[in-house]
Amino acid sequence: MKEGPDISRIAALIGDPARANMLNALMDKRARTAGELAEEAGVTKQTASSHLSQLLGADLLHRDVQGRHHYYRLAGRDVAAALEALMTLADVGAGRRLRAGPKDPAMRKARACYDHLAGELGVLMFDQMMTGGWIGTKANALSVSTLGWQRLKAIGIDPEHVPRSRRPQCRTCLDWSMRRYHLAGSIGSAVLDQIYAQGWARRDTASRAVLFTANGEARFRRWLDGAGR
Amino acid sequence: MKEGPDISRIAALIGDPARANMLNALMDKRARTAGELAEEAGVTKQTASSHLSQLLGADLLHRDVQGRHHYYRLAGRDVAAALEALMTLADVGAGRRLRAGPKDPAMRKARACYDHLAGELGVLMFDQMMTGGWIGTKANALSVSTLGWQRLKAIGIDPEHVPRSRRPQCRTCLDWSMRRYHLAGSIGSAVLDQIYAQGWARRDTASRAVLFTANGEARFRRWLDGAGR
DNA sequence: TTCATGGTTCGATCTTAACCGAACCATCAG
DNA sequence: CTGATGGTTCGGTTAAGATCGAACCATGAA
Repeated sequence: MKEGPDISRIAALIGDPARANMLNALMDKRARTAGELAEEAGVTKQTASSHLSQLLGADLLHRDVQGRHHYYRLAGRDVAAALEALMTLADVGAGRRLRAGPKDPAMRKARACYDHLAGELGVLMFDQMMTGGWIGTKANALSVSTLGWQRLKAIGIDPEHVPRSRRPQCRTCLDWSMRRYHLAGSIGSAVLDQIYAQGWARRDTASRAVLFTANGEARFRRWLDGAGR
Repeated sequence: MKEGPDISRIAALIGDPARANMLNALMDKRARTAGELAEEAGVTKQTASSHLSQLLGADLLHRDVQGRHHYYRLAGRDVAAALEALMTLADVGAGRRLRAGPKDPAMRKARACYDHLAGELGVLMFDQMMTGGWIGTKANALSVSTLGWQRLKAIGIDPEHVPRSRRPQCRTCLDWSMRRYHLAGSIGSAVLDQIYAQGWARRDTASRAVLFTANGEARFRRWLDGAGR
């Protein structure tokens, strides 16, 4: 009845199952057409169109029009962060009720959290980087150490390639399935890019799951252990 | 249409204006009776009761029954974090629409973000601590430096008094009004406690605003500058 | 015990908004 | 041009849930 931004407006938007499914599908940062999202949500084109225009109006989505295709994607990291925070809550609640649904083990093992790696392997990576001293505070921000850059260069991540925006290089992000932190920020994003580029894993076409190959996972773990080249 | 926790359930809960107002009112970590929350939300007792039982059932709230009073409070930090993330989104959207409502300047200057300080002064504090080297990474976690402890002791925060739980000592939290980071974690919580204890500020009885006295703010800023005791 | 107060439960009303059929608009291929 | 495809707009229907009056239950005071 007083101050603060109007939470309920956007929460209500996310609160509809159809829209929530659409947003969830977009959590991998890729863009989808209206038709794809309609199928994702299990509704007709008309209904989907209505939902999408609402999400667009609330700045939760961006739209790119290419020819007769309309591509929708999340408006930004903030949106992904809010969705992830909600998932954390939903997962706890569901834990008691639906017996910790092992619905999609692949998702819990590794998935894209917008632009960086989450799940068991995401948390593992963050822990290793911390204990291994890849990350430290230089001056006034959590950033990559000399050792860290050395290790990152081994998979092709260069200081020059990391965009010099106001975005922090390293950030932590709370993982809904693990309830522990994993690495976000521009470095987190670059690492996920390289995981794909190195062929260690590929995107699932349908979900946010990051599908590591057996060999890829082994090489990823070796990289984290600092062994080998 | 696939995996992941059911976001929409809890988002829908937060999506009702009455419930959102209740949750917002509880963001200062204090508990309120059902009646107080009913007034806060602008609904009758009956309606409030219905809302509260829903929030309770979804584990967003805890209830303490004392005599004939039922005290409700946020279930935990995760809930506060999710609400804060939603506020960030809502504030951006509202920025264009409602011309950055200076509704409550006191809230933007300083407020309690669950258990720690947010707003302009919260962000200022975090920046000062970072640039001043109060905070650094020791071993595997962002923590307080020797200098930092020295400064914290000056206002009565001792390593022994900070609970040794699994909760990180230092965490960052995205500020919805500033869109920058401020200090959370057990240290952030302890500092806010001391801000009250030192008499630098007092809680607003009605909102989350942290009301600094003129003198209190001056002393707080001096403390951050590291000047004098 | 009786009364007052704080909360919850029940039932009925009423508003909101999700949904789809149908029509319409734009792009692209022939 | 015609036909096909991808999206949006419009209208009417329908289902969900927020709301409150009234009754009910529990605690505490007299």
